[in-house]
Amino acid sequence: MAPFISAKTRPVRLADIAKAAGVSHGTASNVFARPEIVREEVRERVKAAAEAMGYGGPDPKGRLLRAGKVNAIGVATAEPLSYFFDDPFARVMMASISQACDATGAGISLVSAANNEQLAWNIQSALVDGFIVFCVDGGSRLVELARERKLPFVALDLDSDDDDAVAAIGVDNIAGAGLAARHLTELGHRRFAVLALPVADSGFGPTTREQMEKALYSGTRDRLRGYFAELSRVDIDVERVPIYETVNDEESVWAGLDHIFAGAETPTAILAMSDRMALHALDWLRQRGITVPGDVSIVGFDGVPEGAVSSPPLTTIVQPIAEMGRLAVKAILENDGSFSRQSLPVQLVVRASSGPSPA
Amino acid sequence: MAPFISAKTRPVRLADIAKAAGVSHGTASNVFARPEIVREEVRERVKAAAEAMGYGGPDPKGRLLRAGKVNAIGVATAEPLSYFFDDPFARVMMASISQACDATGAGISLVSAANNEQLAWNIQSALVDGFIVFCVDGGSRLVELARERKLPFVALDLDSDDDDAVAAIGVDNIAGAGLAARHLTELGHRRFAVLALPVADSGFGPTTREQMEKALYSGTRDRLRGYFAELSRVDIDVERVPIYETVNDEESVWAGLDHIFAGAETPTAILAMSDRMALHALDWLRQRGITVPGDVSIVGFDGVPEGAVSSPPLTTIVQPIAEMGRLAVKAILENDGSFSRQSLPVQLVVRASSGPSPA
DNA sequence: CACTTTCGTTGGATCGGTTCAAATTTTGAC
DNA sequence: GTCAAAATTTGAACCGATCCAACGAAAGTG
Repeated sequence: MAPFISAKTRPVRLADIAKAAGVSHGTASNVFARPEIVREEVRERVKAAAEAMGYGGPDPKGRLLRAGKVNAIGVATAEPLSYFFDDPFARVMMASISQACDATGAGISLVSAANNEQLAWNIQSALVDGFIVFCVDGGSRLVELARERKLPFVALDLDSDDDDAVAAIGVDNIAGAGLAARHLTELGHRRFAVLALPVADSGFGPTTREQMEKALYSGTRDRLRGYFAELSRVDIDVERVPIYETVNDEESVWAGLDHIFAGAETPTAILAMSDRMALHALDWLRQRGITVPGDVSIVGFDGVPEGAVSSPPLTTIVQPIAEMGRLAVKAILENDGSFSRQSLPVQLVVRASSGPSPA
Repeated sequence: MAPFISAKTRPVRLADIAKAAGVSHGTASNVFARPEIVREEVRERVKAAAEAMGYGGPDPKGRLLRAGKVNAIGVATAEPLSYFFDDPFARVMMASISQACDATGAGISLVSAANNEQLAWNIQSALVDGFIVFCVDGGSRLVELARERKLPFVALDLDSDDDDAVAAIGVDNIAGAGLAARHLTELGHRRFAVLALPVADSGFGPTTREQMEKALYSGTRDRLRGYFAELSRVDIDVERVPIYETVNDEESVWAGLDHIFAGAETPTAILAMSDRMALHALDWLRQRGITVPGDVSIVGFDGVPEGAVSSPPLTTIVQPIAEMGRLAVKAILENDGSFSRQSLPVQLVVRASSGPSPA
């Protein structure tokens, strides 16, 4: 029999029903928070008053201030909010983060913003007990903002060059990239191309090794270092390996391949810094009638589930995404003030997108 | 030069830095909230004090109480949190909800819980300005809980039988299901089977029309009504159409098909109440060497993107998911206290999973 | 120089609860 | 019936900010 909710009426507060029931607000509070310590008769009276006045239970806004704990962790990214549901890597990561949160009863707040200014505000005003920061593009700014809140936070993906004072969980990108490159060189490939993750905010296009060293996000930088260290080891001239910076979407990957395959000496092996790019590349190659792995081999990075069911299934470097999510949540919730930087192992999973060099 | 965050030290408050800077707390507050009205010299002094004491800016917990608005909407489901990232329908819906939120600068809180008791608590204590309720399994309980909060809320997916006092956005499930069934009867199919969404909390297994009428979730009920109304219209004996209740996952769908195809009279047409089920069914059929649409036709429901790229691509009833998400967010944010029930049109999209009956 | 504006600052009230020591009532024991 | 122990209830303090009426000082006006 609740009356229609009116946007106008001042909401009823605990104090209102306390007065109506003729008890102190302390007792009224107990009725909701610890009903067992209130005498039954009083309890019923207060509950009846609450019901009669359309009281929706103690407002968490009030409780929060006293309790201090929100019981929710914030997940922040500089991408638009829909990134969490669109990007394969983010999705798998979020699924594992949410499992960990579910297990502990914590909620999840998604924090993001269309523009930079709003991002700052959203992080500053997020009601959370800590942040998990997705360090994709724009990572360092995010980390800075999160740190300013003086809340526990963990950066996802290690920034090898960054300040040691930030807790981070990531993988050894250099080693992983090395694994990918070595796999291909062992198959006899000598002509490579690299599809790179975003380096700057500047869009996409061909880039160079020097530019890459300035990448905002160290994962990008480290993966390139890993690739090139391995290629150099077998005397491939890395200065001649084309690198195309994408924004990790179909358009930019396709543009990259257009560019890479327009050259005289087309590659037989493509190193993609994400599975998402690799999967888009697979589509592009199929449309051009270029066979994989007959004409071109490709190795991704991340280990998203889509890679296992693509055609052909994707050879890739799998990150222990589930483990990373679990550890991140644990780091926030059991935060003891200590910083930790954990580097998890990656694994080369060979599927059908890589094969012997046609040469 | 921020010192190490210690979990022990009592966090500094605005009042602390006000004292340190020798100003009133009112002025200190202004330094952060409306810096332009504070004299520069004072402003700098306060900021310096804040910096020196490691103050992380005004705590949103405090601000919240005064401001009243959280600037975040809660999305609630009775499923585990990972549902938002695993389920194709949920993902598309969330992507559109997040776009709408991004546009207005609102955040998103994911609310869910492993068990029922915790669900209640999580909804009661969620810091949000309103709820969007995913009315899949357990919808009515969720709606009840959300309503008790006396916050604006919208149920996603219309419950045709439910109380009119709840705002809801959904599609005409009966009409949509009718479209699916008619498409198949027009192709000459006479032997049908139905893969149903969850009816009760009781797991999966074969079920009956009577059971379905008691479905917790009206979408399930209405889709069956739509199917059967259409089948009856062309004189198919719906009492003989097998219905298998699944929990919308691979295991239960496969078990359902095992059961359905174990019978003497196997169907030539399958009506799946979700694309997710239809896609799992496609896998099962492929593994058995049953061709689609040669031997069996199948029509899904929802219109998730995966359906467009499956093999074969899925004929389905597409819901205007993006539009629903946008409207839901709008209903929460522009809540004027009025209830509205909106029913959006669905569309039959014919792709390659349906063809003429082999008979 | 007295008088009004304007600008900046102050401190109390408020947001909506929880908590706890102290006060009060009830119960139990003798 | 008395008194200590146990069970309830009370009311003040607190959580961390924002808001606003009132006030003091500096600037402008006649």
